[in-house]
Amino acid sequence: MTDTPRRGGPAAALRIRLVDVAREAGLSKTTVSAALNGTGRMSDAVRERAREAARRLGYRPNATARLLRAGHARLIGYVVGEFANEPGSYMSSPYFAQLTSATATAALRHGYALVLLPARCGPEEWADLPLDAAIVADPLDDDPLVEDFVAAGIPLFTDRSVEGRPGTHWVDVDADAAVREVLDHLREQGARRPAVVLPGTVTRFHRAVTDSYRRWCGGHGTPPRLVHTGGPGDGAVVAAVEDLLAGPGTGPDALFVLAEASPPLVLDAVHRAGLRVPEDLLLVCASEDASAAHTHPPVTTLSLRPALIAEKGIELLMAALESGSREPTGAVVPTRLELRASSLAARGPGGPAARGRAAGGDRAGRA
Amino acid sequence: MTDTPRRGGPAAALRIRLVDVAREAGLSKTTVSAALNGTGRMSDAVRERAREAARRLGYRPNATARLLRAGHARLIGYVVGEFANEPGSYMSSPYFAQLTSATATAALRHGYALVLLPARCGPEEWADLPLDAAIVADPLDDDPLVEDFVAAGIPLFTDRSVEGRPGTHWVDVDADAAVREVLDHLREQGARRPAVVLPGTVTRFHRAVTDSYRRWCGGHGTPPRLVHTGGPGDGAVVAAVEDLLAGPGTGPDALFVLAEASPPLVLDAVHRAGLRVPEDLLLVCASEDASAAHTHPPVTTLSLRPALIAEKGIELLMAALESGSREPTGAVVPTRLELRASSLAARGPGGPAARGRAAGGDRAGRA
DNA sequence: TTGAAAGCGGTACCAA
DNA sequence: TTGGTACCGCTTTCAA
Repeated sequence: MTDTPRRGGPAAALRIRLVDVAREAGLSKTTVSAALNGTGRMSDAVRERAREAARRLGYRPNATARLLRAGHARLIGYVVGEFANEPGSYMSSPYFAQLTSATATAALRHGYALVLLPARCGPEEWADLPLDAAIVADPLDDDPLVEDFVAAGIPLFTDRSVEGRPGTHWVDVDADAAVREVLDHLREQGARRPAVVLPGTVTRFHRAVTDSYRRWCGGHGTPPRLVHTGGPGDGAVVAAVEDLLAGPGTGPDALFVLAEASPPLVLDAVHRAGLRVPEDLLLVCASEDASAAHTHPPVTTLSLRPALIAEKGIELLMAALESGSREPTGAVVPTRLELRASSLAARGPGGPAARGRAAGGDRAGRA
Repeated sequence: MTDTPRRGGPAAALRIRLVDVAREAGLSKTTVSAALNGTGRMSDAVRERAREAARRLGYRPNATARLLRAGHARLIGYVVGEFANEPGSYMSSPYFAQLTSATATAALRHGYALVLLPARCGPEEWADLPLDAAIVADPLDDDPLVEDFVAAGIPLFTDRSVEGRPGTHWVDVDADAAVREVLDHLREQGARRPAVVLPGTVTRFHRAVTDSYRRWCGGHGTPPRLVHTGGPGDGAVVAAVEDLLAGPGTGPDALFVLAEASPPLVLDAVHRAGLRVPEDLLLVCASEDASAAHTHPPVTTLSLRPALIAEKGIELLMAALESGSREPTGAVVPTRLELRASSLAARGPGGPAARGRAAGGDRAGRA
């Protein structure tokens, strides 16, 4: 399978090695290596002679050889757990795009590079890669991906809390606090019948959110109004919102869309349902999409802070890598509610109380 | 700097090596290696003994050592050229998200993994990485990134046509054909005063588009109406669109937004300008954003085919890598116009001619 | 059928 | 100050 590496490979110009430079400069490997790396003590003349020879020959050190010597590759595998079947890409969602980007940046700052692995890949895919650690973005419950890395003894970081297996590290958002913050905010703005739109997938996060929502409703004597999307993607979320608002009877007076969807699209759906935002319906979307700030009205978003998660996660991973400890660690980070007009009660001449929440009743006859 | 690699690193459990397995099994390194790799000829009993010992000890081969032996790492560096200053991430745009994802997938299919490099990084960042090739996404003109890789003798692929330096490979979209297709389509649908919104950045692609647009306008006796955005991001594009439509005099009757922006946001901006789509203004957006299909009306998009570019590019790169040839190669791929209602003339009772293009005149008094 | 030994390309120790 | 040499961990050739 792997043919013998006849120096330089097929038809490739023979690559210059350290010995070649040494021979050219009339020095030894050792001296040239030290000269090029700036280590060791030697006369400037010799150092310059070595450098000159290297430059003349176009020498570039073999990274693999250095890595073998160094004992680590400073490479971190990066896999996405969810969205295995999505054709487009696992990066099409702003959350993943930012998580990926921020993770890469944070890792690089510590001297580690990220290797992109295919979604939901097995050990065969990365067995040949010199990975010092791995990151599983958005793992499913009991994800085999996690098992594989744990079994291989590769330190692991995920953006979802996992049980404390040796060598695992996690950072998660405080889902409970987030849900309460959003619902409290909506209530404070006058909403009494908040509804929630959740994705159909089963992840720890979504379960936590559901529990938290029900608990909050129980505590406030509000009947929970929960909708799950039929699948991933903007279309499914918009359809769920349309269904929710088209239903007969008293509609919700606030909407908390936790399934990631394009905020302008959600807003449009609400508008098409004949509701004004925020007058008839307060709107909050969990989204990292910057377009939320540019709609009319701008949409309040709950940020899950992918950049913060990445930052903190790499920190934990680096600490483990440097100490060599396999002690599991974890951390919870706060979400951030970016308040915009879509969830702020319109304050008309008559004060806050004047906002037309009766609209919900009118809508019954619409369908 | 790099401390001596005391076997296993600080406090880490000593990693099992091939010799350890050999000793445990009472065999030689050679035999165990062959047994584990399924190569060589030996009795089943011996093979099983070796495997059993490896399993018992939890042996995992050192990837770096194999790589050194094999002479290649099957690693490809991936850098983004444009958007150096964007804080969020270079993947926030659907084009990049898809290009990145598709590139990773295509490379993986050929046994190569992508290493994410920081945007606009220099050779220091990747000198220690055993890269077999590199990919520069959306390079600027005469991008130093490209120079660095060429100078280092690393085969390179970019999604923009570059001059034929040795070891460089490119795939680009047929910008001229794309512009003509869009403008011809708009004209066919009745538009006579199409305007174009372009990003402010200077790339070969945007220059090609500009030239093509002017040429088309010349050929059709239409005065070019070209606007550049003030910067990247949805906000700048929306502002440019607003400016364009708010201008005095006869407004455009069709808009071709080539700067990547959220289609729902662009559509909203048009609506806010008091124009109906497609009755008053035909709209086409160059975008990979799936949300375009879910607006009302759905927005016609021009896809730059990031997935196709990635596919074709990896193909060229693989051919070069396998043949060892440093002969530059390149290819042009077509764009795809996804026709939706936003650019299809509304056919009222009076037929195509009845569409209200007089609206342009009304708007003058609006500001 | 099995194993000793020679590399792959650098780096680091220690002796000269 | 400089250079010989062992070694990182694995694969492969070749001899026993």
